[in-house]
Amino acid sequence: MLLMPMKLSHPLQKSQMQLPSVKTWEYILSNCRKKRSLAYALRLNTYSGMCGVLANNYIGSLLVSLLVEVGCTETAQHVFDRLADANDCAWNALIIGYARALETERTFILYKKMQALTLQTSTYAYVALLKICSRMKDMDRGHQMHSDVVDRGLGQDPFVGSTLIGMYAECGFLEKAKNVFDKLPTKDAVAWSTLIAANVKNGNEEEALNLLAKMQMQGVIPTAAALVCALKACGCLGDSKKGQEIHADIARLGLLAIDTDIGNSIVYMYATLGMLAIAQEVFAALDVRDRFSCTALMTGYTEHGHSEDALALFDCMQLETISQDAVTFICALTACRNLQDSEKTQEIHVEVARRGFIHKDVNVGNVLVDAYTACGWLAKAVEVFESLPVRDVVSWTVLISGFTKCNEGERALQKFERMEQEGIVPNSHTYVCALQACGSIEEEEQGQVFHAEISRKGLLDSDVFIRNAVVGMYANCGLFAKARELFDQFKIHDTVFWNILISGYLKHNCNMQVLDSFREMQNENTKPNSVTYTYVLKGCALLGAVWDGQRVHSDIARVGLTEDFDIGNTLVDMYCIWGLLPEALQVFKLLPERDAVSWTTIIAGYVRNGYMEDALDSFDQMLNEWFSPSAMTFACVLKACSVLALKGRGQGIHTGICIYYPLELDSVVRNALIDMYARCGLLKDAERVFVQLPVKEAASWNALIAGYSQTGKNDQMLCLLDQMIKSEQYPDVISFIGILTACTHMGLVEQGILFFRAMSEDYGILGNLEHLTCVVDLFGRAGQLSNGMLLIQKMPRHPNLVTFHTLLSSSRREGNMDLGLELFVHAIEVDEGNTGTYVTLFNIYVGAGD
DNA sequence: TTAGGGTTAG
Repeated sequence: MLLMPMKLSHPLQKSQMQLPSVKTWEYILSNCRKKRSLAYALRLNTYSGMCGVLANNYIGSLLVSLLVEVGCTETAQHVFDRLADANDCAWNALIIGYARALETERTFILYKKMQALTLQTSTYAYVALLKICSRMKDMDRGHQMHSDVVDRGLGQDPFVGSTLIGMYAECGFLEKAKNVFDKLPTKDAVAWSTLIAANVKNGNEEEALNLLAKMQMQGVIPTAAALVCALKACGCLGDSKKGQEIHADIARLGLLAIDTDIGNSIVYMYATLGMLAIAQEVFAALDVRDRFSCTALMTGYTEHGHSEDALALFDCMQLETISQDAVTFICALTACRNLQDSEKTQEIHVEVARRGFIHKDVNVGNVLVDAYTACGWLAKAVEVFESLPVRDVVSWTVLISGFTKCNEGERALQKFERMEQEGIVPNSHTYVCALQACGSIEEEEQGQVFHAEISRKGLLDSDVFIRNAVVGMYANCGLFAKARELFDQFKIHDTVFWNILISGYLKHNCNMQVLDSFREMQNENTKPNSVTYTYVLKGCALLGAVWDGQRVHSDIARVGLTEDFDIGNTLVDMYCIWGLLPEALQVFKLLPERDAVSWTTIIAGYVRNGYMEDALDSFDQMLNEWFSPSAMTFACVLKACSVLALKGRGQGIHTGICIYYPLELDSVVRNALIDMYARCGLLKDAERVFVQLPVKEAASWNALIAGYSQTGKNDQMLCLLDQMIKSEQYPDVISFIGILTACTHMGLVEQGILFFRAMSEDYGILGNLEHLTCVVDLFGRAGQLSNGMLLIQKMPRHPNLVTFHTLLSSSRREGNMDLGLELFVHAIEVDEGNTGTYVTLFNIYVGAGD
């Protein structure tokens, strides 16, 4: 009666009134193992308890094995506990069950008990035990297992052997893996494949390819796994020739049809090698295009500058309902990161959140944080980061790197501190980012602490990135002696290493050292690249080293780098800085392609050299050619409007910025707007922009001060100065130009002198020639010519033409012919060809004649 | 029972 609803098969039904015999049980249980029916196994378990068959150790042990096989390890454990004396099979089965469920500790406790009872561990159980060591990368236990296996006489078993090779490879002990392989009496295809995989896994791709050749020479037919690994090795090595050979072999032997992994691996290999056309061709010919082949192709696109295509393929997958998993989303987000596409990032963010990937896979969260920081959207990146259930060292590194890239070095270092407090150990990637943060904010003390830590951990010599980052940190902090000392310690100086040193010199305006290092680099026979050339050109530009700059220009032409975007733009900039506009224009016109930076450079060049109309014309042309102006472009054209006092044009540009580029309204643009409005006399508009500033920098105050000063609103200027000081924003070099100019216009000689003194005494600012000239003007306009002359004679700096002209004009106004003549002689000494000097002297005589 | 595919940070 009890058995009727259970619908068991006939041997049991026949003998309903009797308890089944041991033989019958054995038959039923083995039948059930063949069927692997969970429901059937559980019913048998219930029934066995009721009919007392567990008193029989053999049958009980069989039931344990059955329950493990259908995945009910816990139930198997219950049966096992009720057995008086479970046999080896039951023990082995339980070990396998726990190992499969990744219950490491329970597995090993059971194993130890089993050994204490001197029961025989099966090869199956050893394979399971070794796999768990491999999975946990537990080398200590793995090693123990290896010696137990040998003691047990299973050292030459092919299954155990291959598993041992895999275990050592997973733990990073390639030599030990090879030893196991060498000791195997018969090396089957799986053993070869495992050793090939072991080499690929441990970065020994060349050996992997050698092994494939050896395997074939010994007449062992490569398995799909071996071919997949070999293709991966070709991709890693960048060996397209070997890759194509293997591809041809696979095609010839018709292996593509036997295994989809092979086709996918071919796509991946070509994608990694950047041979995207062939990758696409193989992909198109695949019988099945699944998420693996699609993601493989997407990887190729993102790694070789075609992130748009990666996203297009990603969208295609959705249209064709090809399943997508976490890895697919990681690839798509990498593409978003490369393209700095905040909209698509957000779209994918919604999708990965909906599907729970952010919580299931830390890598998805990591790449999402990275994508948001690349878009400059730090708030969003932090929001994702804080919401992550688990944060690994990559999560922290991405965040630290993001802060540094967004010029938030200090916050980057705060995150580093928090990371350590949370017990995450930084690796070399993390240190590189932290050192960059130190360099960016010139936090030399912390940088030195990191340097010491890195040395202590032995990371300094292990990694070229670390080496570069440490030297870069010192160079960026301006600690050149230290940077140079370390630089010299490392014997190999590649181009990147030189560039790091040179960029530090450039950042700190040590332009002579830029040129010296460039020469030294060439003496060492290290070839400069486009990055080196841009640094050196900038150094020449700032140094006014025309001869050197032109020589570097011809070197660049000789090595055929004139078509490089960055170099072309830097050349234009260099000639503009020197005031050689025809040369700048010639380079600009010959650029094979122009970008927004090229246009901005030429516009800035016009502004710098006083060609304001040309600057505005170029701006119109830039817009006509559909280039997007940057904050820098707007700052330049607003300056042009400001100098030309083009109210309407300036207002038009302001409107345009607000409509089309709201994000461009950064502090540089806002300050330029204040300057433009102030100089055009639209002080109300200038004040409106000023009031709206979230942070008022010295430049913002200066723009308004200069505006008030130039339009004669001197009282307002003094009032603003007062506010500036109260807001704890101290006036700087430029502020004092505005202040002194205002005093000159107001004829406030005493007040002006007081400000001039306060500049050095109260604010510690060393006045330059421009300030001194302002004071000369202050005296001159107030009719105090002799004071002006006295100042000129006692100046700590050599006066220039402007200084002499300033007092010469005052002499004309005052009709002081003697002083005028004296100043004329000085002015001629400075520049005898300046017509202005002669005109002013002429006017003095004309005035005297009247 | 053993081996193999697409993934993130400097």
